[in-house]
Amino acid sequence: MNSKTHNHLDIGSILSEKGISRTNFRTKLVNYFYSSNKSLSVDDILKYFNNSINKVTVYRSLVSFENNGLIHKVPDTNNLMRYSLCRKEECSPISHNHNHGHFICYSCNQTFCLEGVKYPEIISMKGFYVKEFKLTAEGYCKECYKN
Amino acid sequence: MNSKTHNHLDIGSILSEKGISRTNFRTKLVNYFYSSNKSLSVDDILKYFNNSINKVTVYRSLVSFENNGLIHKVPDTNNLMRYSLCRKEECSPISHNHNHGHFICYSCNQTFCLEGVKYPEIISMKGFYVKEFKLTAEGYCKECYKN
DNA sequence: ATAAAAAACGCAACCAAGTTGCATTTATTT
DNA sequence: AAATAAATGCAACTTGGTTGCGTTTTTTAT
Repeated sequence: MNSKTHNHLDIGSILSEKGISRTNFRTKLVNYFYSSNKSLSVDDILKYFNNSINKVTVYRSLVSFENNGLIHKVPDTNNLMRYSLCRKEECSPISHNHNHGHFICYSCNQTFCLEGVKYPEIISMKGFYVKEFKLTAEGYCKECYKN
Repeated sequence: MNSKTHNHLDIGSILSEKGISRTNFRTKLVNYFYSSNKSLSVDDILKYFNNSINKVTVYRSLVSFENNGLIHKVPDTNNLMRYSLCRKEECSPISHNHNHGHFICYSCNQTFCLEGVKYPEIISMKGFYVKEFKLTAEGYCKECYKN
């Protein structure tokens, strides 16, 4: 373990490390991402902060987090902005690597990363210059299926 | 060829066959779908009719067409409503069968059906009750790549 | 062919999600 | 600690789509 490079993983310093301004709200927001460990929509965030924070601030914070490789967009059936933490050193400010499908639950609207489901090889795509794949499955997650 | 069941494929009668009211506008709209032979957004349609038609009418017509198995939604990178004709007896009012991926061009925003790209088998989805798959590829189509 | 019923249309108003400009406050840099 | 840069909040705006309702057109039943 290198004690210099990546030892202090306390959440507060993550912002500074990524080059994001360490404001009161942003610190709490990154904390929320780490503690909830699920994808978050703007609405989730506004509710969590009891609407004490302006939605513009939320939007701008999310864009900043995304640009600095801290979070990434995940698909959502309702076409709203939804973000997940970037994990496993997959992402950087330069490029996000999310080469896996997503599952969206109709009931709880949660988005799950399907790490096991990789994209198909680029086949029978003649005539198309493919830049990006998106694979999403929709249905009910284990938790919601019970009820 | 059975002359009774499906002979008169003139576009005008398609609406009646599907149980959709045969109004002036709807006849022109289904004609536009058949003649352009590509996916259409609400904006495409409004422009085609030089904004002489009310957008509400467009939205309601599209919903009606969809409910009667004439057209189906296709994905769009800009998250707007976009529709394609249902072809090859794939669709009915009861169920739409579009078990294939789609390609969306960044440049012309056109959505293409990738008939050759079927969805992966339901694998490694443990804990998820999958109802629907969506596979989209994005990039540049042949036409736009040239320029 | 026509009257009654049903569906489509257009308008205006509305809604939700997200964006922009600008003045103020808070962080960061030096 | 002062200068600079970035974040915040407010209000106003934009885009894409929806709803209610009175009027017109289409369909159905006679």
